[in-house]
Amino acid sequence: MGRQKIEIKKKKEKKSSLEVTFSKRRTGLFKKAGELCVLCGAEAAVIVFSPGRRAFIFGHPSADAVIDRFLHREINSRALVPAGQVHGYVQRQYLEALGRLEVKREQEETVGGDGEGEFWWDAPIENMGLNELEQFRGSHEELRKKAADRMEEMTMIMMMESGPSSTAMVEYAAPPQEYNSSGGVLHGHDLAAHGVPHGFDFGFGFDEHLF
Amino acid sequence: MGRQKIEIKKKKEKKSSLEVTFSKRRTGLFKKAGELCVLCGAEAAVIVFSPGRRAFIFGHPSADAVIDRFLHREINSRALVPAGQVHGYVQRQYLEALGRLEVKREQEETVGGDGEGEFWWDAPIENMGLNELEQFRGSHEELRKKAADRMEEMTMIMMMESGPSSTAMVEYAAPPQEYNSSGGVLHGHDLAAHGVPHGFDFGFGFDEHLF
DNA sequence: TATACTATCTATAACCG
DNA sequence: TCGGTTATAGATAGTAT
Repeated sequence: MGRQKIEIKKKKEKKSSLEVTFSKRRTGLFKKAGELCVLCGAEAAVIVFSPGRRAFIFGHPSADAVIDRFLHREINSRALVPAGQVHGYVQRQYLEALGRLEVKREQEETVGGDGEGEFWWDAPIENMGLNELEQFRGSHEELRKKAADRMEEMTMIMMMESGPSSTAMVEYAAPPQEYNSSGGVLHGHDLAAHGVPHGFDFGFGFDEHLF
Repeated sequence: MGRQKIEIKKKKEKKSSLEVTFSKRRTGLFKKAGELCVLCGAEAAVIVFSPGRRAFIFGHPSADAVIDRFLHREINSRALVPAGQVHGYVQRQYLEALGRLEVKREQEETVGGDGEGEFWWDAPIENMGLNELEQFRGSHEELRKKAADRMEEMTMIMMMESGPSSTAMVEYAAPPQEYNSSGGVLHGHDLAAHGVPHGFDFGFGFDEHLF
């Protein structure tokens, strides 16, 4: 794609071009996910962590809904299959924490509705800088126009960029406006505030100083 | 893309072409996600539910790891911001269930290692029909070849198709081999068995009889 | 660091088997 | 339902801003 065919084999060498590539490809990935959802009536969530620390989330009808559905499927599946069905530590942890607590289901349908007028892009955008959201709106402008007429199953497409997490809480010294450059839309109420530094860095990062 | 420009505006009209489109685009989406990870050193997870009931998962270094990181980031973020930072019900539920239990972190690094020889594609594939895995292998064949030499940060790319979940457990009547056509690879141990029907259907499905 | 511009490369819709 | 082929729409690497 582009002037030169590129080798998909390793992290790109130069930081600047890596950043540009990451940004472009992440946008493209989210666009593809959105198209898959709208075109095929699917539900999808995409979670992307940049090489540094930032999280970019896409979800339809919402990342939460899809992740929740996934986790519950796995948990319930496991419950039905006592032996040899241990999932990864996420589900294990979740299951252990959950104990035998019955999962409440009534909170699922709060997003429902009949479609029209309930898309996130029609929701009032309040005090959000929302670089990412704006970017998404732009990249999905055509899709938005065409989609507005008939998508009975669509409830909401959510996308957010989580602010950078500090390795402990030490990177608090970073300029606040950098943290405020992101936000999210979810069910009409606030997501985690991005005006504050996040806690843990779980150590998955490769190059802690990229981005 | 293709012979005709397609309108991204609604679920496609014909069931057969919808299925084909879904399958192709899902494959493409996963491929894009994998390229983003390998090329940029990112971590990503993609969860896709078909219009029917099936879940398709992609993750690098694993879906679990990425989802876990995401959930913990949000939870920790929330913990740091007592007011007005309520996240969606997934995190809320997770947090409530977790209570004040300290999250154990030592289980994170079980996937670590130095890369070479630990990719999922090098892991022995046992008794899995694995339509999807095979499909992924195929679509990633070139990437695999090129990637094998130098990806120090790569640990594992995981992809699976979760078996169809029954609305309650009623669709057990479906032919068993259909359930067995999927499987997964994760940390070397089994994922949820796909030879058995899954439990809950969370009611997000649009057309319960598609696919 | 994001966006704009193209030349190229890639994904895929419509077919076909 | 799959997988393969072809023509075309779409994504994007390199570049400049």
